[in-house]
Amino acid sequence: VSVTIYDIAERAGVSIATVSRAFSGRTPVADPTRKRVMSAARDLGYEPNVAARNLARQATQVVGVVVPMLTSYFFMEVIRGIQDRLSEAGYDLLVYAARTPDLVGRQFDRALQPGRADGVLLCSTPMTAERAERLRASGYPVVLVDSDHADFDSVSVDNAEGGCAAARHLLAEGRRRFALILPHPESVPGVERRRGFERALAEADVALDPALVSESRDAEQHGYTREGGYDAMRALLSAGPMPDAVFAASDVQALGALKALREAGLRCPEDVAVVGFDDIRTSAYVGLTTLSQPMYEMGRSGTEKLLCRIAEPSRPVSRTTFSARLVVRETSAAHTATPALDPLVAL
Amino acid sequence: VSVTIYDIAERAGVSIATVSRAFSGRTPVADPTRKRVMSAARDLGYEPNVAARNLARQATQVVGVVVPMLTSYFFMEVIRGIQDRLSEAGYDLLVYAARTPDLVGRQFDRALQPGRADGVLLCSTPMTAERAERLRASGYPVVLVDSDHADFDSVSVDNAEGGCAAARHLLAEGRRRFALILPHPESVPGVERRRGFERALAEADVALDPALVSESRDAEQHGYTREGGYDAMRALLSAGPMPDAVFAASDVQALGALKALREAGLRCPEDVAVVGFDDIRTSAYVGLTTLSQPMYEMGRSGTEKLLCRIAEPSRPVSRTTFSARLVVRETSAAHTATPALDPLVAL
DNA sequence: GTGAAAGCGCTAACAT
DNA sequence: ATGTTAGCGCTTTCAC
Repeated sequence: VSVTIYDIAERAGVSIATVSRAFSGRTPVADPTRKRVMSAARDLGYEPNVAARNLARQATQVVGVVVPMLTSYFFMEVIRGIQDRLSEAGYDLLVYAARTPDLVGRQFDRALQPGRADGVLLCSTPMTAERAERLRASGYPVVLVDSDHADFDSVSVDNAEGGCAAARHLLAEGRRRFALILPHPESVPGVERRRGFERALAEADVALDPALVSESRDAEQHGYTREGGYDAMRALLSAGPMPDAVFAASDVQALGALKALREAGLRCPEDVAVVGFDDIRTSAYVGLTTLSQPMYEMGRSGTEKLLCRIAEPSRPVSRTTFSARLVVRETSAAHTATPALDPLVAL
Repeated sequence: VSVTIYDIAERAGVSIATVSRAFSGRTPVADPTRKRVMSAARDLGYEPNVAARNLARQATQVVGVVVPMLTSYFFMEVIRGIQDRLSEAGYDLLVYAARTPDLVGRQFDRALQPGRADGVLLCSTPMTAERAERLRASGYPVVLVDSDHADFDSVSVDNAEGGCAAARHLLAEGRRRFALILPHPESVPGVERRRGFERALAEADVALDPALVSESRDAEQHGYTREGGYDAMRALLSAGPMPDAVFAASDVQALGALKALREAGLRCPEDVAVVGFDDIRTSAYVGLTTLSQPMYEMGRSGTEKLLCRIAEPSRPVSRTTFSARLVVRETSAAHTATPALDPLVAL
């Protein structure tokens, strides 16, 4: 059906090797020859066959990314960073999104099949010992994004430090009775954010009431949902003592909490301050104080690392940690000079 | 380096053909034989090479999707629908996102290279005559998502009808002085939404003041940005006569407009009603009236169509049009029974 | 049900 | 600079 190098070799009066060279540009070809080849190709509508090239080269110029889900600003930004860097490098992107957590493993396996991609980016995927072992054994180029392991390249954020920063900020604002809205305990970043937060409290000798800690029981999205935050806040409000500050492990949860507070007739930040984590688009819009993660940059630099490892498989493992940056907005800054504005509206 | 069917054929004492059959499962293999093969494969850690399989089968079980950008709730949802359907069918997804509009063509070409994918989904990509011609000639399986062309399978939304619905709703609410916040004129859906809106006004004999029509001049995201909506609203407020309703061609623009209204001390919906288009997540959160598009479903059914066409290239072209569904929320429902709640907060 | 053998379309020594 | 040739690893007739 399709036209091959044989056809165009014949038409241009050269060998197939020359055609191949003319197209891959890896070996010099005399200019007049190249022109003949190219014009023959144009005449016949020839396009190199990628599958054949992949097999012969033993490389695909494709990398895979596996993410636990797609419906999340975080992953979209990470993927955007990845895609941008890849297209600069002439690579293509295979996206493996798991609909359910138990599917992550399957997607993972698929991405790693030989001949599929030259390397893989693993996003927010906790490394089991077994997976780590298999990966190490295969020698397959892999980099971890938003998770961390001694044996693999990675880029991640210092979640504990971020949690610390949230706590210190709230303490500095004079808050003392803290509520925590956490994701599913299976979420490693969630656990670390909590740990950091609690550490800072301990250092300040401020107690945290266990009745004011709410963990998501919902595995869906690991509990990172607006509804989850909303429900958690309502439960906290009705059950426990009254907090004067809420730290949510993610912005979406914080947004849900914000709504619950509003509905309960509480003012933010006057009655209750709220701090989230991520710095999604909407956070700037509603004026949510948060810890900003460099999502795009994480995708980009993770990709950079992967490209390096593909080029040089034996290079030493490199792990990069970004700091989350505290962005103070209206939901926590009691003394800010925007009294007239509805916090949900101020930029 | 890697283990091939030859290795496992030798170990299992069969021919390579049998190994191939055992793995592809397309031809029956005696049960004991299959067991021997599989255990040999396990021992040696064999995994079929995808590149070789692709070349031999002349098919990849991969489809590509080209989108103009990634940072958009719309595309994320569409892609999620695509990915879900594909993974059910055992296909993988190659994502081609263009950073800039002029790159769409390049991504498009790449996705279409022979041996790369078995078919392609084109999202929100206006069909030029030249592209259409090339595509038709190549016979490559393609389906259009969020755009439409007589010669190709497609799924799209009736944007004009949606615009109509917006206008009729606003008219029914007693509004008469309309402002329009539009994207870049290059956006085909934007043009159609406007057309529908104007048609409904004309049918109701209501005039539209040209001074109250704001088109984005920003090519970035085709003008579908919060900032764009914000700036447009401010400009409208300061320059033209005072409107009593705003129709924005997208929810993100509507959100920006909402903020500008707030800052200007105007109440919504009392002073100015606002209607958007898309029904992104935040719209439910802030109570924005909008036209809901079945984004996930569009991705899914577009993929369904593509899978069908791959299976049967000569089937008749099929075009599906979804209707946008009007979702009335607080920003337009003057007489709604939620007076106590801040519209930005009520669900 | 299984084996032999001829590709799939391109690349990369190696030779000239 | 160009041609020859042997793969790359798997699939798929066609016999048996």
